[in-house]
Amino acid sequence: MSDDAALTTALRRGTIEYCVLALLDKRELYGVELVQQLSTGLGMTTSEGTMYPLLSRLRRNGRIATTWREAPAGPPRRYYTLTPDGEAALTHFRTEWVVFRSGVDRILGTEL
Amino acid sequence: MSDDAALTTALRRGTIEYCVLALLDKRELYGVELVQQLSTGLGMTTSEGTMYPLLSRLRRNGRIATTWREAPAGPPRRYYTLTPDGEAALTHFRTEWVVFRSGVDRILGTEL
DNA sequence: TGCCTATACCTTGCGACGCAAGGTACCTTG
DNA sequence: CAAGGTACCTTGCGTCGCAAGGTATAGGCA
Repeated sequence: MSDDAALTTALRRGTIEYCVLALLDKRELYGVELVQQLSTGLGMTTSEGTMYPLLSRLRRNGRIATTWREAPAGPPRRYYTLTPDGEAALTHFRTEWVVFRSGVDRILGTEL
Repeated sequence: MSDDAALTTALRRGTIEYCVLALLDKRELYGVELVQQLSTGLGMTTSEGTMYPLLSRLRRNGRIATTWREAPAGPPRRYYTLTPDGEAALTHFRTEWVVFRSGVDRILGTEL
């Protein structure tokens, strides 16, 4: 694994989860679609080996709900949506993130 | 452990390391001092159980150097300074961080 | 001298989680 | 009905922040 990949992997810890919630806040998505959107959403490239365990955790914690739907072609897809708990968690995280981001910016001198 | 603490713990992953380098870029510091500065530096509260293994890693990777100095009172202190490799790593991380931060901001809708 | 406290450094064991790799099931196409 | 594509899921590993506990040095004070 390249150093760059390892570096951003460490950064992703703790944020991927909420990026998923934020994407689901716009519209329902299924697993593979989430991986794709995060990859092209910039800087959050990830894999199915990360996504599916993550989605299981979020479901177990009651932050997302899921329904199977037929696909136009290929196997059925499991679509995810935010629960009220998920919305609350996302809202809370946004403020935590802003505080954290500001702290890091101040220490690194990357503010503005 | 409270949920808030767990949340920010996850966020710290991958950034504490470079916050330490950034502090050492200003002036040499010893272990306990680093823990204190990060705590009052906001949002990066951590403990010695995190700091000392981290400092060992950084030393092993050649990013920091160390010298023992007598203290005005109490046991001797191990002061740390940045190596050229450490400076390079810090510079590189600053740009990685800005990219990552922007990506998260865009996804969460917390930009500006 | 002997004890107590403060300071500073370090180690051990645990838990969480992102990831690579591998596996299963469904559907379409030739 | 075989082959390939899509989508879901699991296993095992490595990393790292942390709580808790341990060791050593120095100064204060009886």
